[in-house]
Amino acid sequence: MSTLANCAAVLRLFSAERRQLSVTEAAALLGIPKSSASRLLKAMREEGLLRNVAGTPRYEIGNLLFEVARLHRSSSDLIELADRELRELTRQTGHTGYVSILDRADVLVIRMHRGTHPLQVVTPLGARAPAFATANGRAVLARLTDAEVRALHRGGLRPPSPAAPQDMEALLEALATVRRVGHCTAIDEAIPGVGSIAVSVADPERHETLGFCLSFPAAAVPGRERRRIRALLVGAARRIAARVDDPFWRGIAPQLPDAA
Amino acid sequence: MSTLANCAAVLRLFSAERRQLSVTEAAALLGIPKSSASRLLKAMREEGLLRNVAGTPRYEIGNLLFEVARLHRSSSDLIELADRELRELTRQTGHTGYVSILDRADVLVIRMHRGTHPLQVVTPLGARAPAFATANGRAVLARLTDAEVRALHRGGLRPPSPAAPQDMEALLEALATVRRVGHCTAIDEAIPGVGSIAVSVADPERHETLGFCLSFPAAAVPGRERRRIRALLVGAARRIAARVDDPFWRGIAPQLPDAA
DNA sequence: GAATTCGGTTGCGCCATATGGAACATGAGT
DNA sequence: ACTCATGTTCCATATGGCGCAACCGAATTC
Repeated sequence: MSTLANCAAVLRLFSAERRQLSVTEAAALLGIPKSSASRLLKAMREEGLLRNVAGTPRYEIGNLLFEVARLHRSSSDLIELADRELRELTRQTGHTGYVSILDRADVLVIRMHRGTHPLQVVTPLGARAPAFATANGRAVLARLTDAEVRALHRGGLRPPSPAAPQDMEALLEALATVRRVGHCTAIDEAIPGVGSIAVSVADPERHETLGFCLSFPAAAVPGRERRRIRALLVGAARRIAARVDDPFWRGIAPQLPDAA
Repeated sequence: MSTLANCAAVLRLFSAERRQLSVTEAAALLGIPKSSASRLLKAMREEGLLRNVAGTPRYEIGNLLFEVARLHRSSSDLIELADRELRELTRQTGHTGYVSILDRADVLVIRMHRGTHPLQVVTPLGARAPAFATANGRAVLARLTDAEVRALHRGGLRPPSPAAPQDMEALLEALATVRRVGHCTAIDEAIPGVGSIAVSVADPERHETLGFCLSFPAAAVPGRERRRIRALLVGAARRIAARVDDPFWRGIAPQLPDAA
């Protein structure tokens, strides 16, 4: 296992639920000896990738990462277009909206607009989830060929819930539907009780694809409201697609209002 | 040179002015052969630390860093207290305010409040600068002993301008003044034409120190306005210090209005 | 169209880095 | 004083990473 692979593995141990890490925890979670973990964490601290929690031997994310992450290109014309449309959709519906990009087999939240609805779903920026089990994820996976989708999931799927696609065939079938109708709905998949409806857009010139969605408590949003959300998202996607000359949306027939 | 040191060196090549990097550029900037640079960047991409700019062989900051940087503890009770006071100072004066922390011999901006003044200085979040040549930096360095300050600058100072401290003795003298009066002014130091006035606060229980400042175009802010800014900052620092039981401020006599 | 230049990649031998077991150090709890 | 958990260091060993040389493909120049 290379040093960089170890380093990345350490960074991936951190999460919203685990903002600190001890040497012993790192050794256990990575399955390596404590001496290896101790040296690795110490070396990462020396380079600014980690720092010690003040007054303790525990480790947390270092300043270098805070600094260079600002330079991550989480802004582009496409992202700004999606962000602007999403902000307006959030205003109109009250539901929280997210812009996500594909990262290997996951989607990563890069923009978020809080809704105004009293009951809402909140996923933080930087959060990742298996793409196949989210609306945004499937919206973006639909932009790939079946072969590319299979290649991303060589290790197979691990469905987080019965509502998510249970195997590759089910996933590919779901993606075929997304390609046909242009939007994607996920209910009770990555997060129980949560529904999302998503669309995707791509800038072919810059080889850039993203998904954006509105999320809501599944039980609180009836079918009529879901159709409204879907229509708003599709409308937004079409406007963006026209701007960036995204051929995907030209191939999607306008839906009749009751089409599921 | 260790792999992690090389990795960090690559990450440090990125900046607001250099958001992309080619193999050849990396080799030249790091002084290593192109084969080494090629393999290093490729390995970092494979771990998510970097990614390729779509459609090119060039590299940019990877998604993993965007993701884990969210977990950087750039929020704490102390930071929130400083942030709140700073927001109010920004509102009252119109000048841009920054909260920074020390990172080795640099300061790193972790919070920023844009002013409303038509002419203003803007430094992005995550930006770093040599602590000894900034107001925030010296405010925080003043919390260290002279020995600790010397240890941070073993390689000597490289003053960015004639207005900055030119050597260690000048720096230590400037820090002695900060310890005596509690605030620090820097004019034309890190950035020509820019002035800043800063104070620091520390939470002794959590071993945490930060500086916060207001920045302004030096030529546009007369002495009377500077004294007002200073008084506001000192007042804010004293309120925070009272909250977190910071003994530093108890040792600083209240200043007469004309004290420099 | 051929030659040259540039950016990036690969093969391969070598060695400096990284590893992990064992022993040790430190602090907390009893 | 003893036990236990956490973290560190020593040391022998393994190998990941390095850098030279050669190569590849695309773009540029003549």
